[in-house]
Amino acid sequence: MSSEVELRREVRRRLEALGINPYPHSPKSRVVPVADVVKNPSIDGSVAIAGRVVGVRRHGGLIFFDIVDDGVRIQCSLSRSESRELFSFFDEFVDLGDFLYVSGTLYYTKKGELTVAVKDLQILAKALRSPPVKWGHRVLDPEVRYRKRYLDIMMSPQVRKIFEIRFRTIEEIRKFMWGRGYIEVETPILQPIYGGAAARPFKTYIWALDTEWYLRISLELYLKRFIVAGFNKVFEIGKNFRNEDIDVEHNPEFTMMESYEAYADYNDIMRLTEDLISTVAERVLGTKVVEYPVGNEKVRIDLSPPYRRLSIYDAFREYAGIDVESIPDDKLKEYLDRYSIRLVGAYDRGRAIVKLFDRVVGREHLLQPTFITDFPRSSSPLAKPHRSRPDLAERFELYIAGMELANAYTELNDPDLQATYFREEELRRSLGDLEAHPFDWDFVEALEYGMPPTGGLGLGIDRLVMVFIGTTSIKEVIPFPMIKPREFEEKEGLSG
RNA sequence: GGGCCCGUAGCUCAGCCAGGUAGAGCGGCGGGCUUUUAACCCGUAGGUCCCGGGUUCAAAUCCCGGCGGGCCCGCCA
Repeated sequence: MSSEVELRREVRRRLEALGINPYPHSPKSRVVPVADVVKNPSIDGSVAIAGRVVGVRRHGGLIFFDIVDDGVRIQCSLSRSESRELFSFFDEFVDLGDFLYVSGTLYYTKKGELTVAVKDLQILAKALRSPPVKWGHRVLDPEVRYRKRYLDIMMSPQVRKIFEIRFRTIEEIRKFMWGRGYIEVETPILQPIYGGAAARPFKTYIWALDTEWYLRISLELYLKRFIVAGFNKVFEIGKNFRNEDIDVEHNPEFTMMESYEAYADYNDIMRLTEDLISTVAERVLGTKVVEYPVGNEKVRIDLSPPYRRLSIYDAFREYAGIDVESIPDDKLKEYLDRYSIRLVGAYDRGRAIVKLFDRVVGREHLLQPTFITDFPRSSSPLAKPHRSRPDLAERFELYIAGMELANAYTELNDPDLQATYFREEELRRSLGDLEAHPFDWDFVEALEYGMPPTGGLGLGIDRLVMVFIGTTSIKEVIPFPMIKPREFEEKEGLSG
């Protein structure tokens, strides 16, 4: 068989026959990052670098080739008249995709490009497959991009940039929270009872305990236990797992930052949230103004605080012309019918209002950062009732670019009320609501020991990055998004 | 869960409507070329046309079923 992989295995065998290891343990001498060389080129000085060969241009007695090291490209040249031996070694044994050690001297070509005149080279890792596209050109098939994301990132600086922004964002969130005196903590991913959100969980099995457990759907309940324990400011950045559909805004595992602060309420958390997002945007992107695609247009979104605060009832009045606060239940049910919204289980006014909100207040009204505040109490079993409106909860959701980015409360710390709300949730579950919150006795007991007044925040990191880079697909910002596995085919090249 | 679209060489795609020997560019391989950079020029190899069934003398093409992917809608407080 004369496939590329077989041809390259043959090259590998010829190398080995010459006593050359195609996978040496380290470069023959210390190398410096290409980024440093490019940033600070000392012409006529010698350099030793390493990287992947991503382009070769042969001109008879002269070869130009490009290597990429940690995302940075540099051109190298090899001339037959300089070294016949090196030249023919490269010609015979080096292929696109190989990792090379290169040492030589820097110069500028006629066209003014910084180039390494190669004086020595070593194969650091032989590639058996060549890259699917030329470097700098995007892999186009979305299936290949998501299944083999390493190729997508390897060949496309724009894609690499997305993930640099993602991970810089996480870094800057940490720095911001540390700077505010928060301690970063860890809580269990495997839990005997899930909670903290309305969602269906993933089940798993703990062999050692012979028990069915769950993957967490939020970080909330364990972080509040830290507040009970006496830590005043805690946060965690981690994966949540929700057994829901996969679409452009949802991946079954996604990254959240949650924070809890004693003696704060949801007003404090609104200020924290807008400070956090605007500061991180400035540090990562160098600007607080981003562009987001809406239809065929790009909309400028200004992340500078303060963000608009709009109660859910005012949002109804302003954007849907509905005075949902004062309409009777039968009228509200008419609206549900009109928008064909079905409530699972018994009718509940608060939940009906929240469902209706998602439908009637269009995304176009929630492009600029907006805190939607004061949700109906019955839709928020972990939030504290509003200080002046018992039918409402002290809760807000932050919308940017039409997406829900954050959810926060003044936390409920009354253990008896929490138990009451959990009982309501259990009732909902018995009526068929698979997303109703399970009763967590251990959490209620923790509250019985006393939790100070607390403000909490949950921030969707993936969606924040979507806003930062201006994409409508969560798959663009998740390195390895969930995709159905392919049946493994024993193909030539994998079997060895 | 419903709808629309896509699956052909390593990559990007044409061919399908109207059935008749499977194509192009890039990449690979061979050759040429000493300042190119998506290098260029000449030559050449390369296919489970996603899988299974059906119709037909004949299927990449038409029909049915399946698999995988994308987008839209529903669901996701």
